[in-house]
Amino acid sequence: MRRRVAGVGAGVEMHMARRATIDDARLLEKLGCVFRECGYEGASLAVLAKAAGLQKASLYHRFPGGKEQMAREVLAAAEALIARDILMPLKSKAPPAERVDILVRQLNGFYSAGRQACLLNMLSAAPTQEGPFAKEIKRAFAAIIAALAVALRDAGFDARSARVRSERAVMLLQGSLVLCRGMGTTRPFRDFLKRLPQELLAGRA
Amino acid sequence: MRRRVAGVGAGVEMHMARRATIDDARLLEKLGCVFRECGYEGASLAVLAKAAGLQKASLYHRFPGGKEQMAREVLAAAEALIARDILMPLKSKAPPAERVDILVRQLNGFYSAGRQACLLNMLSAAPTQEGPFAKEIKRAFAAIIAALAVALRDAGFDARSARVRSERAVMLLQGSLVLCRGMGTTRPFRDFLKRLPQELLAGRA
DNA sequence: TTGAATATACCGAACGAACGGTAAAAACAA
DNA sequence: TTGTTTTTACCGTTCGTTCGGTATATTCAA
Repeated sequence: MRRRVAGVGAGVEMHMARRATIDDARLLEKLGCVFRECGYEGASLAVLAKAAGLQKASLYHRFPGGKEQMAREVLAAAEALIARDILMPLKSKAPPAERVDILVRQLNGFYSAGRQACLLNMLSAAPTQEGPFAKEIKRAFAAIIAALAVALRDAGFDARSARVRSERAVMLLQGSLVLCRGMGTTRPFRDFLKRLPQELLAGRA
Repeated sequence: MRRRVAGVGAGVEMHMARRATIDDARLLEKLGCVFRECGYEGASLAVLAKAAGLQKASLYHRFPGGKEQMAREVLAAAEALIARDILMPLKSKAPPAERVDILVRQLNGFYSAGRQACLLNMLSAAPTQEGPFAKEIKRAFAAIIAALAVALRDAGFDARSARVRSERAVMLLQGSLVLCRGMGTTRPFRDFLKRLPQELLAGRA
């Protein structure tokens, strides 16, 4: 009777024998790929099940909350991954240039060099009416922008321009991924990554 | 038995009495709003019909090709609108700064000050596997980037940096709209528009 | 160390609802 | 009339979801 908690926690599963049939993290990753490719509506249970290598009913054993819980847990896992691999390095004590280099490398892996879309984009609804994941998405964007702004402040920018630069970098990231999907190339994303360091750090005090 | 042509043409409907029951352009606009809000999969015939103020079967009378034709014609209409209201002014003889001002104004209207998402983003599929509208979307992006680059060349930039700046502006536009949807605000888009002129023209030769 | 009892992981088959789509007739215009 | 537009009613399919059940572990009493 674990797995009942859909929340972000994911930690409190102690003193429970792991039963390795299909690893949870791997499962979430496979589902995540589908959501990133097709979006929420486009990700049917059929393709989700096929991607997971399970039957639909089996997915419901792991996610009693159904499709929405799947997306929610995928989103939470992505949030955790971002926090660990992107936000933490950004807030480290290393010199800003080095932090940005790490950021570039991590982003490249996270988005498979531009081949994979951003979950936050694919799961977000219209700005007028908020969807089921509005809160999480908003929080994730805010966290990324804030962490990037911290690194930029450490690089010598004042709070205001650090914030502006940070937000612009996230916009460029998202925009490059949109362009990749639209143009059928990964070039925009790769170009973005190449220019990101000077985009962030050029012209600092 | 008009409307058979699903293509981009939309022009060859001469010598046919227009029969104003519900205006075609207005209809396409309403459908377009749905596609921009929900994406292709999310836009069910039920909500499309409701938005159009028609029954499903009535929609099929106008779009024998079904949902795909609806999206295709909406996309073609958007392409035409972009060509007229955005590309043409960008290629005009007016001074670059003025062209950019017009661009800002048109973009603001086109995206309802950030309240409406971009059709090109909402209709594009994964970069790995191309969807039904891949060609049109790619063409639209390329046209916008090219037209913007023309204006930037006229502003004194060399071909290479004009191209880079143009592409970056489109990325910022798309990214700002993604951020608007994700954060539930129109502020990123409005900020983008405010900064767009100097983003485009600052530092020119 | 057994053997029953209990959990866990998975699956085949089916559910009602909603999907995209169609046929035929009513309503309306010319 | 004739032809177009809209509607009501329906089709087959797929949707997300649930049920009943099987196989494999794990637990625990004897």
